[in-house]
Parts: sequence; C-alpha cells; structure tokens
Amino acid sequence: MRATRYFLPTLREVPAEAELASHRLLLRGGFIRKLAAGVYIYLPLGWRVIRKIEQIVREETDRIGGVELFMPALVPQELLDETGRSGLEILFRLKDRHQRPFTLGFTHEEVITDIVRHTVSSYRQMPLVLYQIQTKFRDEPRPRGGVIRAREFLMYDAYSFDTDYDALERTYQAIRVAYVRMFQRMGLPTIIVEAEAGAIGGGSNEEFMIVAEGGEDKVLQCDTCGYGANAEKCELPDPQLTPPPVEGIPPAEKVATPNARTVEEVTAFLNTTADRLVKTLLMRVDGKPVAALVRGDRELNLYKLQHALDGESVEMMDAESIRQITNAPVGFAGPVGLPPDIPILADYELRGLQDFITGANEADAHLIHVCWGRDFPEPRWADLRVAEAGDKCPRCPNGTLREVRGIEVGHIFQLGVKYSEAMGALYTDAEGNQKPIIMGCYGLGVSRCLAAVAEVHHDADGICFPITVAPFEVVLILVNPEDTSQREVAERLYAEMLQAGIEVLYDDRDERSGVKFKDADLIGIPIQVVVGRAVQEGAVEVRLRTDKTPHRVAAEQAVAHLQALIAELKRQYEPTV
RNA sequence: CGGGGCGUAGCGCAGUAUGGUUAGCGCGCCUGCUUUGGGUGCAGGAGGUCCCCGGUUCGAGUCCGGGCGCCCCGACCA
Repeated sequence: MRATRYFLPTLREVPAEAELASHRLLLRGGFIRKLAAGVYIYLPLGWRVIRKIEQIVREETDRIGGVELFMPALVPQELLDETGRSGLEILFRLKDRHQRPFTLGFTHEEVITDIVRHTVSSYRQMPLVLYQIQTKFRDEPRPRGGVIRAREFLMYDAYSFDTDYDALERTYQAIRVAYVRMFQRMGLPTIIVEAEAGAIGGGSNEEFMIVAEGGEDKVLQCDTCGYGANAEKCELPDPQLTPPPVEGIPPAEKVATPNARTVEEVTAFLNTTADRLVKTLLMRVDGKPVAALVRGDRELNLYKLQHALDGESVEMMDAESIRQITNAPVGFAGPVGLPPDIPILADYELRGLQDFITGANEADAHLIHVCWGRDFPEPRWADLRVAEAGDKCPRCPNGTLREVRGIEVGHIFQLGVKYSEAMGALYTDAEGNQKPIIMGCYGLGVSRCLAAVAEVHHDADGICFPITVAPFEVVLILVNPEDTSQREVAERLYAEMLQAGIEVLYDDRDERSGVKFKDADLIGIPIQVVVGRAVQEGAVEVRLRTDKTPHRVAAEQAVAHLQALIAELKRQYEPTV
C-alpha cells in the first residue's frame, strides 16, 4: 500500500480526551476516531489490526471444531423476557414502527439458545460449538479508555452445547487452551483468574487478564500457588479467630457523634482507628433487608453477601428505608436494637473482635464497648469482605495475596442449564429421556484487544506492534522522493515485496524524512526499511521498531532478508500449548 | 446516579473576572520558493453557528436562565 493513496490521519498533538497511553497512541496514530462517548470509528490502520485479531480467533476456534455464524444485532425484547434479562440497565432499547420493543444485542445467549432449541434435539448433534464476531451494544454507565470500555464494540462470542457436565468440562478446557493460544499469538501476556459471572450467570468461570497499570479490574494473585482471582470474586479463608473474652469489657455506652457519618469522621471524632469500628451495611438481597457487618477499614463484597444468602440480586438499601429501620439518617446504623427479623451477617474477621464501635441507630450517636453475643445476637459468620493485598491465600496454607491491575480481554463460563432450562432447549438422550442442553459461553473483546496490545507494546515514540497483529509487516521509507536513484530503488523494492506477499506500507509521500520516521514509529509497524543515502552503495537499511540499530542490506537481497526476518519475528508468537 | 472540570477554526489552547474596534495564538491545511536522515525555513492565503435555545442590554464569546455534549473521580455513605 502506498501512503500517498492510503488514509493515514496521524495527529501531531495529543488529543485532550485521552489519558491511557493506548488510547492516546491509537488516536494519534490514526487507528481510531471518536464519534460519541464510547462510540468509535475504526480507521483503516485500526481496522487492519482488528482483522488480524479476528483471523487469529477464527483459526484457533476452527482448530477445535468451532463453527462460525452471524447473529443479528437487533434482538426482540421478548426473547430476553424469557430469561429475565430484558430489564437490564445496560441495554440499548428501541422500538420499531409498530412500537414493538427491540434491544441491541449486548451478548447473545438468548439468540443462540433460540436457534439451538429449534434445531438441536438429539444427543447425536452434540458436542457443538458455535461462534460469531459481532458488534455488541452496552449502555455503559461510564465508557472509558477509548476502546477499552466502549458502548459499541467488537466481540467474539462462542457458545457450547453438550449432553452432560463431563462433556462441558472437556469443551471448556479445549476452549480455554484455544484462548491461551489466541493471546499468545497476539502477543498478549495473560493470566487466568477466577471471576464473578455478573449478568451472564451460571457456574464456574474464569477471566483472561492482561496485567497493566491502566487496567480497570483489581486482581489478586497468590505469591506461592497459582491462585488468582478478580477482587470481585477473590475468596478469603476463614481465619478461625478465637473470640476474645467479654468479661471485663464495660457495658455498651452511647456517645454523641454529631454529624460523624463516615468511618473517617467517626474515628477522627472518637480519636480511634478504623479497625476498632464495625460498619453496618443495610442491604437488600432479593428485595429483603439484611444487615452486613465488616470492620471499619474493610469493604463489603456485594457478590459475597449475595452468595452467602443464595440470592439473585443485591443492592444498597435506600436512605428512606434506612431511616425507617434505624430511626436515624444514613450513617448511624448499628447491629444493636435492629428489628429481629433482619438477619445479621458478619465477616469472619469480626469473630476475633469485641469491644468495638458501631452506629447507635440514632442520629448523631454511636455505641462504644459493643460486643456481639452480649449486646446483639451472635451473627451468622461468612466471608463477606473484599480481599486486599496482604490477605491470606484461600487455596494454599502459606501464600499471601498481592494486588495488580488487569484488563479483562476474555471471559469463559460454564453456564450449565441456566439458559437451556429457562428457554426450553432440550434434547433426547440415548435412552429417550428429555434433558436440558448443558451450555457454556466464551467471550473475547476483539476491539479491546487492539487497545490492550497498544497498552502492552508501546514506548515514548508510539506503538510497537507484535508482527502477528501489526497493520503491516514492513514500512518502506523513501527518505528523499526527489532523489531519482532512491526513488527507483524504493519503487523496485516495493514491487518485489508485493510480489513476495509481504504486507508493506510504502511511505512515498512528499514529506521530509523526519515526518516519515516519526509517523513510522507512531504507528508501530515492526520492520522499517529505509531507502536513503545508502542507496549510493546499492544498499538499504533494515531495522526493527523496537531496536533502532540499522542493518545494511544489499538492495537485491532485501526481500529475501525481509522474508527471513518476518518468519523469525513470527516464530516468537507461536503458541506453546 | 453524585461530585468536579470543560465546550472558541481540523487539533491543542488564549480571550470570559471588569460586556464595547474586524475574535486571537501555535500546529495542521492551500499557493510559491526553500530544504531533504528524525515533525525544515521564508512569504502569502483560506478556514469560525465562540455547543444550542431563551433573556438582560444601545451592544453578549463574555452577564442571567434553561438545555445538550464531552472528560475525570466516585458510585461501598453507614
């Protein structure tokens, strides 16, 4: 491709809206352009990278027997009614001219299950893996980081159908390996961590994370065993604390704490530390009120509370309900004197704590010297708090958790029968029994991977693409277009490279060399071929984007040299599993 | 949804406190010359709904009211 005929709108100045390096570089390099918040145009260069990524995920899915199809983005709302997902806030909604409600697909479990329930009826038709690469629409509360979290984005989603859980496990493992191979081929170093299922639901699931400072997710990793988990999910072991004796602790006493609502305000006012405080979070699980207790310096993990009560949903109680239950404004709730029909759950850690401070269920007042079992009934103990760096590993005896930030690029789920039962996707087994199909689903953020690659592979000058996903393999830089001998050599080389099947961007623009070098570095094509003054000796210079050392190569041998170099670079990204 | 910030040429910004010539600067763009190994130099030029609507005023980019859009932080406050 000739740069003079291409569309390469690079920006010299940094767009004000971008914070993350990947976002900045993708905008500056002319890969993406914003149309609205979380809505992006993929410019030619970005689109070429997207297509490389798509090709990799296709090849790896096909390799394990997956079959590609293409589902509609327009999804009738009634289909989502069947699984109770039509009310999700994340959905973009619209109506047709007959006022029939539609949504824009945010994921496609219902659509694929609909196809399968009408077509798969026998155990003989499974295992089956269907997948697509398609635009997804999610009205995110806060899009950010360019295409890292967009409202319209490209996603690969695969769905598996099996007759039993052993078969699902085999399929799941095959796809898990395929994912490892995909990310290796893209040059994305991932870790696999346990995760929460969110709106997808179902059984066990894992996320593929890129460790990156700009990542949105908090990930905990054991320093000893291989355990890793999203902070949303990360379990903590019961520390089996022995309750301290209650004898000798003064009776609970009400103290005035005017306007002290937050943990910081209360500890400052009472001149104590947050670990002497017990927070009482009034929540609703499946609409029913519960009180959750965690230490003042800890965070309640909503998912853990939900799971502890086997609930479907969890939310904070609204201020008005809190006022009714505690007779106090938000900020002064406590476990002492709560209505007895409100169950109290407390984090394991609190079993080792007595003589603490809580809200008094009264405006501008807290209780000190509170003891569970004495001042209020012994709560139900559970793992409720969000894991932090320094906590004990839940899987091995000696491990300690450390915290990193991650970009979630893939998420694989064992769904089980959640969708097949809700939607009546049944098959007949060899004995003639009707059973629900056992499903799995597997997502991979294609456009997010573009950002992840840029986030992982860049330096001060621009992106450094792995050759496997680079928009071009080689950029051919003609230093001085008015120098006829340089021009001739460059034109000949360009023709030879095309002939040899090398993906080359030929920068034949009438620009100063500095502009071309800067642009080449910015857009990150892995191999740079410079046709400049070395032409006088019949040579060109070949250098890597990542290592600027020029290698003189005779012009006649350049193509052979490049082919070898490309093969060598590609070998670095061959999968190891 | 809460808090903060922003909206002026394609991009980055100044001007707004204290209303008043023809609304500026840098980059980019166009023309000519120049230069040709890391965003060249000189000269000339084009390009504006000052986010939108309404109001105050002799006069609004600037003041007032309403709306929209975009960015950041938080959304676990107890």
